[in-house]
Amino acid sequence: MEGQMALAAMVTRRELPKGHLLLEQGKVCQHFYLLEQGSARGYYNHEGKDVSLWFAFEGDVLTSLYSYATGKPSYTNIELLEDSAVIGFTFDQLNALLESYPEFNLIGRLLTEQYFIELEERTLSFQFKTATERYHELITKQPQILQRASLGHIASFLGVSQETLSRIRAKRE
Amino acid sequence: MEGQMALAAMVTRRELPKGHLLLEQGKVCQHFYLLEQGSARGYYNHEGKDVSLWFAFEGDVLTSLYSYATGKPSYTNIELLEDSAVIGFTFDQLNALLESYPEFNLIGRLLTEQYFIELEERTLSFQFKTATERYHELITKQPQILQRASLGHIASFLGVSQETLSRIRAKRE
DNA sequence: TGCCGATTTTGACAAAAGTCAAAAGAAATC
DNA sequence: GATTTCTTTTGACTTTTGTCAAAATCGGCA
Repeated sequence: MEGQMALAAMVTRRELPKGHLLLEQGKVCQHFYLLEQGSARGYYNHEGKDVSLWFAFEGDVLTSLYSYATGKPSYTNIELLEDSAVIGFTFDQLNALLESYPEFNLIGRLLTEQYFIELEERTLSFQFKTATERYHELITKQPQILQRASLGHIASFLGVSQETLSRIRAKRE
Repeated sequence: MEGQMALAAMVTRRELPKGHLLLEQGKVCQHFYLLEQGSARGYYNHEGKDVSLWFAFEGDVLTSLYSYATGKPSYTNIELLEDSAVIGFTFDQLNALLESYPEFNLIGRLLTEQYFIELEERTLSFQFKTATERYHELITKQPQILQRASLGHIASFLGVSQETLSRIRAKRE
């Protein structure tokens, strides 16, 4: 009960416009956000090119686990793809909570495990599937992305050029 | 102190030959192993082809985090690349330990975070680096793998055919 | 409605990587 | 030390994907 009160007191809710950057590359991430309404993506700037790393929708968590775990500057940007509402709290608040209520480490562990498993599947598909197979997998598993993100974003997410994705799509939907 | 005693009592040490499978695809993983001496790799069987997922050396942990977290059958095999010695304990023992001593969840969380970060870097390199770049990155960051694993294993780890890796290597070491 | 800017598609060509097959080189076994 | 087996390299060719450039399409918005 006390744990719940402590959590409720530190939470803030914000409504933010499409295009807003919740986190910028090179800065140390200080927040966890829960995406209440809208959509977002994480992306990396590689030699001037914009490479999407993940997409997030209602109910997903937005943060840089890397930056949180290491305390180093994030190499990802987090951008809102639509006008959105987020619920946020700071790492300092979270760490204080973890210290006072160590049982939250269990949640942290389970959440991280979940992230890991999803990423593992993604890595596997890069390792031995063609771009076409990855695209069709995406249609099946995460159709939201197709509807809510642009072709360019999706192409870089799949690791192919925009033109190639356009041709894959043209062949047979 | 009690925690240490509990841990010490459940640990077993085993010496196993090269080629031994610590975990087989399709079976539910039941163990954590610490690799004391030797080397190992995780691999996946994809349409008859053998795809390496990771390599491990002295001091590394061998397990299927996926199988542990979900309770589902593992899709990876774990194979010893050399005669090796491992220290092992079961998931049941670990879970009992986590229940009795919840502070171990902190270690679990940190370990998983570490895994995640390494995998994230690997995924990034698939997403926007060429095979040649990935190979040179491997030379720099994990030279052990080059020395202790076969070309075929390394090729599938990098996501290229064996012939392509051989040609990359021929160009300029 | 009509224009502007952004996104997506298409074409032509170049580069990267895969496949199949054979040869060369190492390593293990007798 | 010869033979067998496994690993690595090389060659010829095909397929996949990337790049650059131009055309087509889509979406707001004046």
